[in-house]
Amino acid sequence: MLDRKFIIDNIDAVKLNCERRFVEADVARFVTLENERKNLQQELEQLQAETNSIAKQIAKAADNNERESKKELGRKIREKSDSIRSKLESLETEIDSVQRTIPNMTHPDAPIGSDDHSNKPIANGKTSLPTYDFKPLDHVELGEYLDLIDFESGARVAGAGFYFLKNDAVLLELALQQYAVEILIDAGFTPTTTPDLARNSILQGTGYIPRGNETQIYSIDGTDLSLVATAEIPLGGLLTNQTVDVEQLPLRYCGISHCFRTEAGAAGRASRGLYRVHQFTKVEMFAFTLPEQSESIHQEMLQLECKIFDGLGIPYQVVDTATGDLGGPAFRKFDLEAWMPGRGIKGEYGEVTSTSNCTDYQARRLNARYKIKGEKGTKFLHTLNGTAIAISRALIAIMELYQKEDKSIEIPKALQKYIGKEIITANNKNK
RNA sequence: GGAGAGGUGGCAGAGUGGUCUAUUGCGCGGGUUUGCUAAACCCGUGAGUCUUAACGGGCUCCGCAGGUUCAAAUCCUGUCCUCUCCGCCA
Repeated sequence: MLDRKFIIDNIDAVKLNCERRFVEADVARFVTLENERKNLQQELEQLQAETNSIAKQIAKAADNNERESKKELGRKIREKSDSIRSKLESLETEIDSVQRTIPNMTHPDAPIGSDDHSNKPIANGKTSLPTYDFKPLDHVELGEYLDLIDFESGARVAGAGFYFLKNDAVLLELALQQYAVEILIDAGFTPTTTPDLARNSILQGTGYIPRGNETQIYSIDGTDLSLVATAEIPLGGLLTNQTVDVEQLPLRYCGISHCFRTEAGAAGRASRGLYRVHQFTKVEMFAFTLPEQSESIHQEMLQLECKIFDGLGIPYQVVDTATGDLGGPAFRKFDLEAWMPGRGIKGEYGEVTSTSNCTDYQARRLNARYKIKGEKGTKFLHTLNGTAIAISRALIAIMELYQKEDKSIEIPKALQKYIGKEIITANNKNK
């Protein structure tokens, strides 16, 4: 979330930012409520000062009469404070809910527009788009023919949107993880496997809202835990309520987790096969940085995503995400869209990664700070996240791009050493 | 899952309702003394927030959240975490 003082001091800029991001947030109401809160807070603190002073006087009171009369006075003050306190509490709840709707400020270079149609392509990958002298199939057909993905059984076990990966698809998943993690370790990331569940307070800190009407989040009944939608959630939680020394920064982590998404309201959209599923495995990058480091680390994450997809021989375009398509915490976001020959009528780009610079927006809610030695006070960190590889969507791209006329699938060179073969064919199942 | 013990500043570790401001030590910063270093001694040493031009001052924070009280690190309730033992288990 944004700093309250910042909002008060920059009302017009914050309002304009909301307009550009096509977010309806009642900034004016926030300002009114916050000013009211400040007044009440000061009133309360004054009463607390009186309370403290009376308590001391009672301790030193000369006789019982004095003591009793001061006690009476103290009781009256407590009544007053209690009523102010309860007003403050409800005010605080309301302010928080308004404040939560105000998105992060936006990078000045981000393209302005209401949705993903305004996203601006800014670069292309090293691999050029493929041509086929046969009609390419989509990954669902290929997966069925080669017995790599079983959607029917997934639906029987857990419902639509779940699936079993089988045979070489499993080896591909493992290989992709290994491949991505090795690149990230080389780049200085600390590898982790994260909890797949997190407390709701951590979800909220990272900007995810459990139990809302259109929530993406699965919650566990009878607990305050939810299934994570991305390793960004547990990795962000890593430093919740922590203060780190400035010398340790930047901190780069990568996390392997399962990701769970309800995809509420997503029915009917182009989401065949593995493209939009309730569960998938993902290797995620995450960084805690100094404010002046975040832009360059954002570029670093983007370059790593490019390296990973170039290395797999997957053609893609990089897009600079438009204001209206940014998530609330993101200051700027780049997506990689891979070419998927089986998507749409004659192939389409489909989002495979996304990297966001959240500046201090997440850190403020997570209360993740840094301290400069010798200086007074602490400041909020910047946080960034980026997909290294989301297995389900990477599989779509690989299966569809590397298919041959006989429906076999070549394994990308970079993955062959993990799998121990070069091609997936129908008569070559792992039984 | 059951029983017990515990969570206090950068660290160690006192404090079981008020009597000075959370004792003290270590560490850290500054200073005095001093060929240099060390030792010794002296002073200072957390975070958040409000207020002030500044100096300063107010409030909050003893895992977290509530409660009792004029007053809570201290008493009560809940909760999280750590340790020990038992049970179960890949």
